[in-house]
Amino acid sequence: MAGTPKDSRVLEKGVAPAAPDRAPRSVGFLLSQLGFSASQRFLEVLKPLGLHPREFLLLRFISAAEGRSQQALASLLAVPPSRMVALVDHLEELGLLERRPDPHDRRVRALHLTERGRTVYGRATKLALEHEQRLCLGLSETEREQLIDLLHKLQPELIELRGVHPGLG
Amino acid sequence: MAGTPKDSRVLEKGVAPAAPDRAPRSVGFLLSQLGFSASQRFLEVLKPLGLHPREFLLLRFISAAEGRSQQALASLLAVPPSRMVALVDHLEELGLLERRPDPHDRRVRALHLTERGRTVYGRATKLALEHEQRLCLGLSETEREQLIDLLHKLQPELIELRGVHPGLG
DNA sequence: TATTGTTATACTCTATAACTATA
DNA sequence: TATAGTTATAGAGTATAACAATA
Repeated sequence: MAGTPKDSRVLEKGVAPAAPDRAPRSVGFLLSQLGFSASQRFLEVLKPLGLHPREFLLLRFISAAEGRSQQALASLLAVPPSRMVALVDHLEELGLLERRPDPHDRRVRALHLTERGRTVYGRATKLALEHEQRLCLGLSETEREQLIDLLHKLQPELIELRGVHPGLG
Repeated sequence: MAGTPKDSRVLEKGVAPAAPDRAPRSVGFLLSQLGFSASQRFLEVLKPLGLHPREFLLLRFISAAEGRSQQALASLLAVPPSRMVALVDHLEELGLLERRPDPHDRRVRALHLTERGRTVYGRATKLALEHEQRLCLGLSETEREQLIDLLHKLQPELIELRGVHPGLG
């Protein structure tokens, strides 16, 4: 992949330019920087609800299909089962979900949203939308669509929901 | 900012859609996800050199203007002075930079690259370029420029070099 | 009295592996 | 013997604050 005409153009542009105190014109750098800022902000956005972004994501998954086991969700989110415990503990303390026994296998805990869980999840979704709008204030709607399309063209395996990063999910 | 025509369009599109196991069409989500993946990969890319991304960034700053004090660079990178110590320690152990006494103020240590430091920084820059090219394999050069322009249109204060995030710098 | 660099400490987050109860 | 969930523990990474030398 190195040495193609396209590569040499990138090399000419320079990812680490002579002016070092400014952000380089590098997709990798901008993504890292913007991605971190965006998740930090989203963290603050959810704080009033007492939720962490990764808990919001978990609510989203449960809401999509209630009754799945902790392990099923853990593997879906690519977190170790031991970590899932604290996650579910917290959401249960908040009264947003409940562990129900599985009649067929007494080892598993099926996760279900409570009524309050559905309400809070709805609120969080609204906050996420507002967050998105603030983030994209400098873009027209066309540009926003364009940006999303371009981001999707980057290696798709990077975007997969599994292995969601610590700051977000 | 909520309630404008643009906002309602975003709301219609839906950031948290009914299909929950797929990545939503949300700039915030994609940035978080891609940013995290990109920095994780960059971490691996630099490993053969024994460098952490944030050390690479530090080298970049020193290379831009040698002789600055640790505190000056610490405030530039928005890391606490205490953290800068370990950073500089490691780079000094690797023989990439040296602390020189400041003749005018015996408290300060002026940071300079060694010859080896310049060499390794050059290698790291090359690796960073290859990383960028791999990342953008799915984009034409025009699309890559377009993407960078769009990213720059997002709130610029998010991109500033200060407060570089843990995974990157 | 303030500042540079340093050290000590404590806190958060995380994964690994041991453990239990079921299967 | 294997699996779901849990607990214990240890490691990495971080910030805060105390400290010594110098200004």
